[in-house]
Amino acid sequence: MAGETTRGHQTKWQTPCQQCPLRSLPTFRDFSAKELDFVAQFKRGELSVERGATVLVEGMHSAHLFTLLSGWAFRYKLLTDGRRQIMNYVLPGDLVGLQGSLMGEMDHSVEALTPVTLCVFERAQLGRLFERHASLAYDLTWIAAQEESILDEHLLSIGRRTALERTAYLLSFIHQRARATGAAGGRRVIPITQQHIADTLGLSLVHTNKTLRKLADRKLMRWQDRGCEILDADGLLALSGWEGLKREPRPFI
Amino acid sequence: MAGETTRGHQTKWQTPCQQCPLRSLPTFRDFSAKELDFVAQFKRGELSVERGATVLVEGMHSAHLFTLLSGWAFRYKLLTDGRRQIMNYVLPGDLVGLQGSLMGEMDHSVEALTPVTLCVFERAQLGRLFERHASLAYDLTWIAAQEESILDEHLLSIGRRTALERTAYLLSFIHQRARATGAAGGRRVIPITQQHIADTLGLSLVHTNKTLRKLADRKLMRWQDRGCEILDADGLLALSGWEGLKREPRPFI
DNA sequence: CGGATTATTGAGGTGTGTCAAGGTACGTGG
DNA sequence: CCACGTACCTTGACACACCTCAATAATCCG
Repeated sequence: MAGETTRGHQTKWQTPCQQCPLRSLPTFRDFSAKELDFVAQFKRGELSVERGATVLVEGMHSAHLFTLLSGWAFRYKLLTDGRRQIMNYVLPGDLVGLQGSLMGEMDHSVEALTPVTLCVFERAQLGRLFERHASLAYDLTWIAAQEESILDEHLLSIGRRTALERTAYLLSFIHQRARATGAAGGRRVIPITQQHIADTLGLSLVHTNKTLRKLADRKLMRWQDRGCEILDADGLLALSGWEGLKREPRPFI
Repeated sequence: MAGETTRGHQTKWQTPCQQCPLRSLPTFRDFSAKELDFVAQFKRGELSVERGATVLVEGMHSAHLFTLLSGWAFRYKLLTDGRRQIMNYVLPGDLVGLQGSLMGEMDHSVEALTPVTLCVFERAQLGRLFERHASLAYDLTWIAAQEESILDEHLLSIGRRTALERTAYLLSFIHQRARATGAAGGRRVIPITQQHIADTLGLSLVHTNKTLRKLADRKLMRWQDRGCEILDADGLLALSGWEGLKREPRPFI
């Protein structure tokens, strides 16, 4: 299993949970010793995939769930004719595949935006988690409710905000999330293409480009180095009419 | 407490969980005796509100969560200038207020579409649920993940489906949900206005009206008696390009 | 019966989509 | 190190899906 290469994925042991680099971030809450022990044995290994690789496919029946350890990814759905909707972005500390683990079948796909490392957990042990670790079970529910809350806000954006507001919202949102987890491994730039933004906001690529230009003209952001750099986070937030993310530490697994 | 009237709300005892009318529906899974006992004492009472009443308000800090026992409601968010986005509809058996219970503050509001009765649960007892009833905790997480899955599909609709597809999708979705829970207390008609549809789909009222006319011209539905009657569920489903709801029994609390 | 809400319809405007062409940057292989 | 291919970004012209405004009709409700 260690170091094995399977269909382009590389699996190998690396980070023991006790030294998980995410735990020390102020965004995440602490584990008790008991919780940490359980999570450590819950973790089955790590999975590394390259940029552009698909981690989970809609319709798939996966025996695992994951926490993203490093890199960026995104969740999306497709219509039969190829139209794509990106639902959300996956950053370090985010859980991947919970919906599929609970309901049997994935209802969306996940693709890596950068090289990505994921902690692999075994779905079959979820039952034990609920039986013996109520606090972690609570956290799982919290995480699911939090994702629901984010999707509510996205829905509000796509449904009722203008293209300019929407774009400002999305950039604010991603920027706040990235800042909390240490900004994508050092780069100051959000590693997405304009097509990703378009597919997140329900806009065409061309119109997205022209909308981004307006934001750039206002010195709120600029496009650079295959990604987006935020120049004026407050200005974007004000333009979007969004309240911003809560600052409290959040659970993760 | 019993029979008391508070700010237009009426609270009174009625249905003991042991005789809950929802449990016998094939959509819902069974409780074990132990689960049923817990839920029965978890339930604090019932809340009845009239059509148009607001059950929960965005920003509110509620000490309760609810399961909708009868009637219809909807979840929505507002922008400061009044633009409204409806996120989802709440039907019998649906949990209301979980997000607020977990995260402290409601991030959306809930309003009754018809006269509504809700079972009232005490937020403070959620901890005991997680500690002592792993199966119910699992169900809560399942419910949250299910809602997430629904929001994903809505996002896909608003973001990438045309007005006609979107409308067909929404009507199919509501129709399938209504059918599973016994069609809104007997009425064959979905008790919403065209403004609700518009605010769910991110369309204007006028365009919604014209889109509904196209569906009516194709004999897929008709507007009647302050609501929408589905004439050809399969036709709507095909037009929407949606896969439909899972048929398996689902948990509720 | 009158007021309020909801549905309907037409006219005209615009935000956003589509099509098309070209530019720029990057990665790869020679 | 250059040359080429590919992915991505940019811009303009034009079309249309959808929006706003406005007025009227239907329906419900007290």
